[in-house]
Amino acid sequence: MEDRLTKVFAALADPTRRDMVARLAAADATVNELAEPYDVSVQAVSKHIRVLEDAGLVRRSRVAQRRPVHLEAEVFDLLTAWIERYRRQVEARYARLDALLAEEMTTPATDEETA
Amino acid sequence: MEDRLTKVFAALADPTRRDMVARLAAADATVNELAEPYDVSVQAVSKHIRVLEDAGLVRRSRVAQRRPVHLEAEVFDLLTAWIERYRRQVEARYARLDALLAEEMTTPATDEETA
DNA sequence: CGCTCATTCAACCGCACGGTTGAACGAGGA
DNA sequence: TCCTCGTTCAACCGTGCGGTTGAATGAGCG
Repeated sequence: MEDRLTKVFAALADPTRRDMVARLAAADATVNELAEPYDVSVQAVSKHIRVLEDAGLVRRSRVAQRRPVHLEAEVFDLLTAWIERYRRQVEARYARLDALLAEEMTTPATDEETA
Repeated sequence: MEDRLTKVFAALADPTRRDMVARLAAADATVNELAEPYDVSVQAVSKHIRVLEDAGLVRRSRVAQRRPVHLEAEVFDLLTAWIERYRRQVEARYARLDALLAEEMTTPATDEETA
């Protein structure tokens, strides 16, 4: 089985799929409804939904003969968590650098940069 | 020219590249340093860095004959902005739904669901 | 039951991607 | 200057992906 984050990022790497997510954020929709604005076959859209589903971004239920697609909001937490980790790490780095530079200011500047 | 977000998501869809980002969050590194832990050629790693660079995730400078790779923290904002937009939208939907259900409770339940 | 409509499965196609190897390039050090 | 080391360029290869068309599936209605 493949890594979850990989699937999520790969799923969102396609503009059509991102647009679907955008529309599904507003309201659930069926495959045909989703396919309407795009200039591709319904089968292609069905495949896109499958990719989103495998990534856990979306869930397919069943209402009569329709299969409405529902956006699964939890993955956003997964993405945010991944991003925030590194954002914080980088910020911490800059904070340390700032501190170092500030200290440098007070000392006679021993000419040792980028050590 | 291609969409920025597409490039960013595509770049992060590869586990090796995500790992590189993780390591670069801690400290800048050269191509050879980055390549060391992985069981692939240096050229392959150089290609990965190019993809990250094209996505604006990373910047290559030049220090003597080395070309240290530096993580560009701003893209995280781009990603966060994209995610938060839809998270909020979905939350608003649920809030409306909750309100609707709450109202439903107080009225005689006219049996009109999923309208 | 039999038709119909929404959706998915199957097979195929072109292309981009991640990988390789071999050669070129460019900045220092001897 | 010449050699070396770090890195990138170029060409190639197999696989996966987004697209297509055509057929199958499955629920509801007449």
